[in-house]
Amino acid sequence: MESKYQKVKDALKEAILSGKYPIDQKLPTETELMERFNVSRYTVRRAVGDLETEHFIYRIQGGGMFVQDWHKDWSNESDSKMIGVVTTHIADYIFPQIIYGIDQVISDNGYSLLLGNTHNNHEKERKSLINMLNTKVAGLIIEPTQSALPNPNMDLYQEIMDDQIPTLFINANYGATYPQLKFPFVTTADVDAERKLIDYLFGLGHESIIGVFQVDDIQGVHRMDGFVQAYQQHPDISYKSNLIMYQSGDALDKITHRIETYLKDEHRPTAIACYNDQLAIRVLAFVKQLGLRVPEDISIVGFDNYQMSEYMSPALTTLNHEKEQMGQAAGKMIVDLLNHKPVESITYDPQLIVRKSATAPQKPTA
Amino acid sequence: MESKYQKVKDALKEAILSGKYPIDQKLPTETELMERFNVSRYTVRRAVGDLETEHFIYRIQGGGMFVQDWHKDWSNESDSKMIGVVTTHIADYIFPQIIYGIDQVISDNGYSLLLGNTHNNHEKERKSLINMLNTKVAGLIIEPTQSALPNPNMDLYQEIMDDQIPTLFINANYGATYPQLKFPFVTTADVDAERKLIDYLFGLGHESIIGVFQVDDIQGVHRMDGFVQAYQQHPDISYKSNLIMYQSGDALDKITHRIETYLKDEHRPTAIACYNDQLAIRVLAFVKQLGLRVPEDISIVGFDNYQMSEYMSPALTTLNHEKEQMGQAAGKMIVDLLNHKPVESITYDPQLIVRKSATAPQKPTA
DNA sequence: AGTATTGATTTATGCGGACAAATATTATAA
DNA sequence: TTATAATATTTGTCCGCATAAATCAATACT
Repeated sequence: MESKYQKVKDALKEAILSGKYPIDQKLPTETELMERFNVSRYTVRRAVGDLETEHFIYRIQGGGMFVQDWHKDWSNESDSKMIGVVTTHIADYIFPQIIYGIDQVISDNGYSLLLGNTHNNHEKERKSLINMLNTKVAGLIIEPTQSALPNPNMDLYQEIMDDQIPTLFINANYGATYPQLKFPFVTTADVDAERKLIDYLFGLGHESIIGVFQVDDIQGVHRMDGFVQAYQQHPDISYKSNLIMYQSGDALDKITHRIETYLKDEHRPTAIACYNDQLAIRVLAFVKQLGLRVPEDISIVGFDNYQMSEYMSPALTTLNHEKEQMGQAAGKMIVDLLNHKPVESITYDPQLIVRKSATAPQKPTA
Repeated sequence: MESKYQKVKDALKEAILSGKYPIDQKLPTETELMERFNVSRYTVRRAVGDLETEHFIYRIQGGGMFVQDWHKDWSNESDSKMIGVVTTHIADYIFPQIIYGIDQVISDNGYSLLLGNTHNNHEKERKSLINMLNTKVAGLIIEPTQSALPNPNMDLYQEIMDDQIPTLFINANYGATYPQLKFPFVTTADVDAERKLIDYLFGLGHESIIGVFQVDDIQGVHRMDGFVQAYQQHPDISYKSNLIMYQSGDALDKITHRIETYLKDEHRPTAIACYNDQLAIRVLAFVKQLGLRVPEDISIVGFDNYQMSEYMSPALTTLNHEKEQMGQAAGKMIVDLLNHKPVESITYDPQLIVRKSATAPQKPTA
């Protein structure tokens, strides 16, 4: 005698396989199935529970039961409990904290973290992505490499899309650049924040500011855009702006040399706005070495609120970047994606953190 | 809130994985489990049902429940190209750079990096290790958690040993504490280095020094030993030493409060030797806040040469820690182990890095 | 000594009910 | 018309209970 739950299970499986319920189609509710098969709720749940572990259906609490894409060969890869994280720099700067945030959430959900490092280099990014695809990760979190430049690995991204691997981007919305990639993202409102920061400097009385931005990252471009926008709203002083653009491969002394040139000018700039705190800390050390006092002689501001920034002398005025929180959000998002829950992209608004590295300029720059 | 059946399931899985129930061993009956976990029959059955589908146990009607040979699963053919790295903190301090160094080497050899974070917590270490074993890593690099305390996860280490998974330790030689674990290691000569550092302070004229060390890590204990040894070689002034011990969970203000007490003394200490640069940076900020000048009023030294230490004011005098190089060495070592090449443990000798945070004391401390 | 029977134990299947948590829908207010 | 709040729906977790089927161990019988 075949058991009741077996009968229910077989009937449902048959209906799915025959195409009566197409993929992503909503199945009857548990109550309906109870009546249709004249069994208890336990029996229904036992049947659909089995079907779920066999990947024929997926269930959403409060939502319903749906047909899974059983065409795919889940059998050999579905037990992958790894989330691939591809970043430009795993060791430097803010990314360890983002990774930490991701790890917190996904490890609670039984996943672990497979790391890939691109050194902001497209070739290594390619290697990493191929590796991730080969190890059949359950999901991917990617910080795109040199996101302001055309990406030669688009074929791989397309493949990720085709394979329907749950994926999201950090620090960049690739969907804006490549419309075919409709991945959700977690990012910061870089343009607005930088504009707010420069406005703050204007408010202190600064008029001539050096902006130093890394322009092969989309983040850097955005921050530069914010810098430019702030000046555009003050056409009377916009001629006093100074812009230094660099790329990730450039040596630091190239940048400092250009800064030095600006500072030698008679009407020298009174403030420097840096791409991020990492750069700001180095620029700070450089201008102190030139004999300038910060902030009396020159103000310096950064971006990201790096953990060590408050311990600098003077403590850095900067914009907050919710690194850990951002990582947690990304972790939660990828887990939701894996559970077929709807997700929404998040944009964080950096807040101004006023410390000691920026004050009103001592002498009018007239 | 984790569900009850999850708790039961995890507890049983843990017991099986840890070897408490050997293969083909009979598990407690459902009734026993109901009493032991104080849950209903449904909950027990839900838990063991899951474990059965995950092939951890098999059940015989009327007979009982038994442990499945989960061992076989991974030992047969593991062409896994993943190296598991278990660290105490992935985001903080020096570890990102060590991870970076490891990644450099192993990614060149076609391996990728599976990360585990223990938060210096034995329970999380256990979770991480089990996870690593389940995902069939090809090799393991472990920084032991609270390495100065007895480790309750010794059964898992034993299992790693039994399964002959290529493994090495970072920052600790567990073989010294647990003779049965003959894993190679990469570490630093903490005792000698700290003694050298304190001797350097003696040479500057300091006699009364505060040593602040984290004592649940073996590294911290070693550094404290070096501090003590330095004083032992100068019996005439050894009564002027001041020792503060703390554990990883302690709040910073507890430590700073004790430092403040010492500094209020009439013959107050003229130098502070900190467990690491991370602590030194915070202590530096604290004593400056007290109105003391560094190094004029008090000298401060750290350990590890954290990347930001040179940008402090004053720049930190410290001991070098070849983080990236150490990571590379660990990476090379694990690759060698995987290729059945002989390896030798490495001990790095930290070099003194003299910067600005330590000078001769202003007034004789007589 | 070997075998059949019996009863206790243990897992398998099944029912009904209760409440929680997430989602969907509808009604309401701005 | 658009948000917001309240309500209903739907799946998730948990309990107690009952019966069936398989196994095990002790006993009685040949």
